[in-house]
Amino acid sequence: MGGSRPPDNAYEGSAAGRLDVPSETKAVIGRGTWMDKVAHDVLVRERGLGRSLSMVRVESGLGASGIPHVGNLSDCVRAFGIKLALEVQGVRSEHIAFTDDMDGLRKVPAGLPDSVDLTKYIGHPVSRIPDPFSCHDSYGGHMGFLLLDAMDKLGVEYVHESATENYRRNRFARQVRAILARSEEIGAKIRELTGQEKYEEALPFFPICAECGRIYTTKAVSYDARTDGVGYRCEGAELRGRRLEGCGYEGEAKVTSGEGKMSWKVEFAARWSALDIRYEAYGKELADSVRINDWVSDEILGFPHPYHVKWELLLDRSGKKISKSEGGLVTPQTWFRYGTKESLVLLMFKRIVGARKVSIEEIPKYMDEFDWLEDVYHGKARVDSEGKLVKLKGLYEYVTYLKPPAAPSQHVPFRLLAELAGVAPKDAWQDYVVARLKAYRAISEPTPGLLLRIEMARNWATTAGGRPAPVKLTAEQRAAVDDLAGRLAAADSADYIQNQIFEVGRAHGMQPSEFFRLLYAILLGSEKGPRLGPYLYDMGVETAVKALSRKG
RNA sequence: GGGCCUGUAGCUCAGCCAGGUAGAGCAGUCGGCUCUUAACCGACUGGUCAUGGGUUCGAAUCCCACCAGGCCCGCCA
Repeated sequence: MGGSRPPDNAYEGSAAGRLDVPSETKAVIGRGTWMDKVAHDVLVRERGLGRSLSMVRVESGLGASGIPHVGNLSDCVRAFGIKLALEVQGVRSEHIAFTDDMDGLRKVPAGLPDSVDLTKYIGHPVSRIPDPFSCHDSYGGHMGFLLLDAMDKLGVEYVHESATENYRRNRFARQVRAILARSEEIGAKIRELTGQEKYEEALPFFPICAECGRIYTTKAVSYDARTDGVGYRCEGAELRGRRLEGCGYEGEAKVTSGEGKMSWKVEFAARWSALDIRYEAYGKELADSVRINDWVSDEILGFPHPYHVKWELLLDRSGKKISKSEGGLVTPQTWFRYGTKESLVLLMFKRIVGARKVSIEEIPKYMDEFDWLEDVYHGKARVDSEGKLVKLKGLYEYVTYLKPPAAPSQHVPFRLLAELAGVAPKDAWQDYVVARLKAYRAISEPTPGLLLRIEMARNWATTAGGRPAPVKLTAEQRAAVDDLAGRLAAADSADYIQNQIFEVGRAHGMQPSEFFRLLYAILLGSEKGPRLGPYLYDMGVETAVKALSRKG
C-alpha cells in the first residue's frame, strides 16, 4: 500500500466528514441510516485501497481529564453504531475505546471532592494522579471508568485500550521511531497546515519529567535513534493562559518504556497505524489535529488514514459548547435518572450532522420519540412514504442494536407521566400515577417497564421541573383558602371536596376558575393541575389542610 | 486569518445527511365531554422554509453567493 493515494485527502481539506453518496446508488444501503452510509463509504474506500477486510476496526477516544458528559459518550456510542453497520454489510468489526489517560491535567474541574489537592497535580498525567473519589487507582482511572460504566449500562460493546498501557507495553515503538526520525519534516508540515510554529523547535513528544512528574512542562529537544532516548528540559509551558513553571530539570527519557507520550498532533496517526483503525470520528475542535494526523499517517507511517466523519459539538441548552469544567453538564449517569437508555441512544443515533442541544429538559421528547419509532416499526403508526418508513425502521433497529423486541412496550406519553408524578402525593406517588392512568384508560395494568418510567418521570418532574414558590395571598384569598381547609376536615369523598371548592369559591365572590387557579398556585406552583377533588382526597385530608395553610 | 452550526407558523422546534404536495407541540378561535382545572375529542386559523441566484421534471432539502446570530481552531492536549 506504500505509494497508493487515499481517495479522500482529508488533510487537503476536501471530503472529510462529508456524506456524498455515489449517484448511481439509489437502492437503500443497509438499513437506510447515516451509519449504514458511513459504513458503506468506509468499505468502498477500503476496497479502493486494497486493504484486507477480514477485520475492520473503528475507534473512539475517551477523555479522562474530567467528569465525562453526554458529548464524550456520544463519540463512543456512535462508533459502536458504525461497527454494527459494518457488520450489517457483512464484515467483521471491532470497536476500540481508547482512553487518553496519559494526558496531563490542565485544569481542576469544578465539583470534585477535595480529598486530594489537585492543583498541585496540574500538568501530571491523569493516570498518575490519585483518585479524589478514592475508588480507583488514579484520577484518570476514575474518569475513564465513568465512561466505560456508561457504555456498559447502554450495552455498547468495546475493546478497551489505555494510552498508559500502550506506552508501557511499547506498542507504538515503530511509529514513534518513524515520527521522531522525521520530526523536522513534520514540524514544517504542522506549520504549513495550521500555522503553529512550536514543532519547528520541539519534537512532537512529551517526556514525563523525571524530577517533578509533569508532562506538559517538558520540551523535547533531541532524539537519539540508537538509544531511543529523547533529551528534554523541564522549562514550563502556558496552560490555559496561565504560566506553569518548569522545575528546570534536564534529562533523557526512553520513548519505548512509557516515560512520555507523543503530542496529539501525531499520536492519533500512531494509534491508527498500530491498532489498524479504519474509521474514527472527531469533533470539530480537533479538525486541525486530524488533518495533520492524516498526513502523518499517510506519508510518515505509510498507513492510509482512517475514514473520518466530523461531528458538531453537542451544546447545552443555551447553545454553548458543553464544558467539563463548568457546572450544569449532563453526564450519562444524570440522564439515566430521568430517561431510558434507548432515549439516550436515540439522541446519538438519530443524526450525525448538525448541532444537538442536550439538556435534561429534552428528555421527554426523546422518550416519546422512541415510543413513536417503536410504533412505526411494529406498524402501529403511519408514515407518509415508503422511503421514510424504511429509514425510521432502520433507526429503530440500530437503537435496539439490531435486536428489536417482538412487540412494543407499554406506551404512555412521558410528559403525562411527569405531570402526574409531579403532582402526586409524596408518600404514594406510584399508586397515584397508576390509578390516574387507569382512570384515563391509558393502561389496564402497569408493566415493570412502565413503573420504571414513572419513577424516571417523577425524578424529572421534581428535579427538573422545580418546586412551587410560596404564594402571596390577599386577605380575601386567605379567607377563602382557610374556609376550604376548614371544610376539608369533614371530607369523606373526592366528590365532596370537589363540590366544596365550588361552593367556597362562590361564597367568597370568586369565579370557580379563579379559585382553581389560586389553589393550583398554592399546591403546585402552576396555573394548571389535576382534578382537585380526587387529588386532595388522595393526598390525605390532614396533609391537604397543612398544604393549604402554608403561609406565603 | 481558517472552518463549522443555526435561521421553517405568534412561541419552541421537527423535517435537511439518500430531493417527491410544508409538519408537530404549545398559543389563539369555535365546538364537544351536563357547574371545572387537568386530560381527552373534533374543527379552524396561522409559514414568499433569512435573502438572491443555480442544478433538476420537481428544492426547506443539493450547489454558489449573501445577511444575521452562535460556536470551534489559530495556547494545549
